[in-house]
Amino acid sequence: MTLIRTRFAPSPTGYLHLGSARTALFNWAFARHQGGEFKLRIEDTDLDRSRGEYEEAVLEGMRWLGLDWDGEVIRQSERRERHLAATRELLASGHAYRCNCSRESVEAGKQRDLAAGGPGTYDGHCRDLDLGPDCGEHTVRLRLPEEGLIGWEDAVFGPSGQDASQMGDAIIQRSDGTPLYNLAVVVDDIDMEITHVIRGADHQANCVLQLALYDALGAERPIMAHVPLIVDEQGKKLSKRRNNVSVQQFREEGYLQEALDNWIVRLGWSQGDNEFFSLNDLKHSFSLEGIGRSPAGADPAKLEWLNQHYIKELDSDDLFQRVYPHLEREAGRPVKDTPALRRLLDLLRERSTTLVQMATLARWQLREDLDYDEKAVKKHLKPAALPILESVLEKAQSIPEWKEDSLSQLFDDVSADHDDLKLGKIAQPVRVAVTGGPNSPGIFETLEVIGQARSLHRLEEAIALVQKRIQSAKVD
RNA sequence: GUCCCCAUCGUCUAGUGGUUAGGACACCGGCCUUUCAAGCCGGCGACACGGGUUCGAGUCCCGUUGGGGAUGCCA
Repeated sequence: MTLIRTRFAPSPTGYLHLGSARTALFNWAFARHQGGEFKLRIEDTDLDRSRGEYEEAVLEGMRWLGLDWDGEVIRQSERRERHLAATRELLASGHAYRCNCSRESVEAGKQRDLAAGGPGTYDGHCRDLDLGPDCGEHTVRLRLPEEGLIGWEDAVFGPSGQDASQMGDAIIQRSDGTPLYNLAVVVDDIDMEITHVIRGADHQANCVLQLALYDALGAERPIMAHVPLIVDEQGKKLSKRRNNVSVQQFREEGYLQEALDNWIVRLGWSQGDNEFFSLNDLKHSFSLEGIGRSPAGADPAKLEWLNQHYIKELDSDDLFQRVYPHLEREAGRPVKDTPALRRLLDLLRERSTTLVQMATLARWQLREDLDYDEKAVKKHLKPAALPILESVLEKAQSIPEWKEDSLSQLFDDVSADHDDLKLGKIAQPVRVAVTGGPNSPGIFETLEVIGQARSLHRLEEAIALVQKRIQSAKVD
């Protein structure tokens, strides 16, 4: 039995984006499940658009997603000689021919055919001219059958193909002597012994040409599996221009690698009613049969849900490590790893949809000065709250222990002193006093996290604030 | 224009001739409750349309409509 071998072949013309990431993930998962190899090849033959920094960005995205590849990264540009040799071979065998038609005449021919209702393909002017190397500036074209179906059994779409009469002889080598994508891909896949080509459905049309190339080169055709595209809200193919979808951007926004992998694998692939898939799960159960045939729209809400799910599952150290950069940014300075902070992060898990949000929610712990929420102050720090805050402050100074139990008792005492005031009437003013806002974890837990000294200080400041508000109200 | 592909709740999907068409996200309501969440319970909500085939079609065939992709000396 031959070893299953897949590859991911991105072109380094931008950051790794969602669609590419999913293709990579499918290839990775399939290879891993089959106990095969997963290769990485950078398609950098378009020298104008390829950039070294993008290549590194793609690699970095892959690593972050947890998609490890086998062997060295192969760079297509370094295989130029092999590609040219293949063209020479095709020329020698008569499967390809030189074409010295000018761009203008080719374009004119195309327009003529289009006007006549045809497919607008190359008219084959040089097909049987048997031009030699001295025919001037020329391209090399692949000689395709004139009729008949060029078909294949797609692992996703089933019987597929196109009639040869709809195709023109395609250029495989530019007039400057450099090889073109379709030729390079096929030659590389043959040399790399790729057994399964899993890629976006936008390659379905290329497939016919590439298959013809395999045949012309006398190579065995791999299994082709085309994956439906990921589309945007308008149902259009995700594009780097229109959509903000780079993997690194999701990372910066505080999404977990686990969540992103889980999200994209379920775009166009499913396994019964299961929703949660770790990389490890995929390694054990991914199969091509689970791939659907219709385009999938990416739903950000589902990503958020998954992200929170995985945030909740992280162990304390892992969570701390991953949220740290965001905490630092929020604090504006290095942050100390303390039991109180760990406790807070734990409380924030079920309140955070992203790591960025978690850091934002931890703001009152990360900074000394509070940002008072204007609406909350207006609603909860009003004159009526003054005696309550004073009462809490007074009792808090002599509390036996700054712990949840004692604090709970303290609130009960305050309530009793104020005509059995409802807990909420005490909790909300205190919450705004110590966090600046109307929302936080349970008030006792919040106070515990903040600590006695800081809590007392913030209570005092809030009391001063209320008094000031009363004063200015009188003046007005 | 030409070729190719797709079509189940708003979204992701299960479904492989016989189901009250299932699940998840979102949404709505309730419970819980010191806020926000989380959690639990419940609700809304789909087979694009028209023909066939069949005792019986979401499932098979044809057409229509709608959407998408490809039509490069880009990858």
